[in-house]
Amino acid sequence: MTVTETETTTGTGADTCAGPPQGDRRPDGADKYTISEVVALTGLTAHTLRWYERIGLMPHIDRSHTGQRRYSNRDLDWLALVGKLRLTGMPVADMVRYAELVREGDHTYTERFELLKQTREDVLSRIAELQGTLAVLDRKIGFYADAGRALASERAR
Amino acid sequence: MTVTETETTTGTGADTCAGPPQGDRRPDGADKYTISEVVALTGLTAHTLRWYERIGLMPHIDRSHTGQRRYSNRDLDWLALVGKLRLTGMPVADMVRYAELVREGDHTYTERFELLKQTREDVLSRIAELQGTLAVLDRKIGFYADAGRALASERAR
DNA sequence: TAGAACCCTGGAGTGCACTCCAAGCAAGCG
DNA sequence: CGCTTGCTTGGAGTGCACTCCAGGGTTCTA
Repeated sequence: MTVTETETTTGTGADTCAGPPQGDRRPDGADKYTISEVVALTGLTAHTLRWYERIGLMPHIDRSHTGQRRYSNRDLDWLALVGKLRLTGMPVADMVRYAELVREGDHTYTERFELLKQTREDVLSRIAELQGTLAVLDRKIGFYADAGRALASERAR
Repeated sequence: MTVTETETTTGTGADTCAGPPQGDRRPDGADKYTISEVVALTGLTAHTLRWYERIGLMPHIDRSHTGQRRYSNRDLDWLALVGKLRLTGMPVADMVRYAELVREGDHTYTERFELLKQTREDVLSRIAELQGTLAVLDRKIGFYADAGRALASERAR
């Protein structure tokens, strides 16, 4: 059996909870997107897409007969994952590491698994941090609201 | 009445949920910390503390008779808030803006209130984003776990 | 009172994640 | 055919948030 990143393609499993709508996908087999279409679909800039490729964060993208990039649905899936990981604050270098593991094939299975689990832990603690911050903000906002009411009743006198 | 940032000092209100222990505070009135003590208490570097001051993110810190910085409990409170805001991803420039509002006094009350409420909204949506990411990670981790079981049972055969 | 450890300043340097540029090829349209 | 728009490349530039340095003064401990 083969453990690759195909599970997110439209055939194998529903792409549950993929943030923004990001419909407008062409059916698999007819999935050839120019870079500007991917820009529209992902919100990234063309610069960034090319840069991702240069640093090894993207696999080598198909090219048209004249050398222009033609992205596939699978590439879009990968970009969606990268987008998710990016907003956890994961450094690009770590994502490149993960991409390398995927390229290297089956025998990196365990390492990928561990990396994902570690990332999951990181996300959980980030959420906890943010909830701590939320508590501080709420306390402060409550203070300002009280002060506001006091000022208002002062004015009313 | 005066709306300043005194509410977090030890006198006025319990400092609920201030992340790490950060005890080791001296009582108000005897609260004079050298920069290296603040480094130990906050985890920031001395460079960063001086830089915060230069860019206006800190009020002007008291100095000893020879010009060395002497931080107060209130300064530590402010740094704790800054730390919280920092890990929401708020840009330093925005925190400087907030610090300016505090320095400008009462008449910036409403603007500060709005800024805090906006920040609260930002934190909430960041948490939501992270939970979306968590769902993606869990799906992926589930996939890897299944693949792992499949591999294991293959080997068992 | 000597030496180590700490603190001061302005300004330069670093690492990250883009972001842009120039110069040139390619594709579609009137 | 000419024009506009889009895509290509390597390399340079940008903005942010630190991070460090040189060269000097200060404070603590033996």
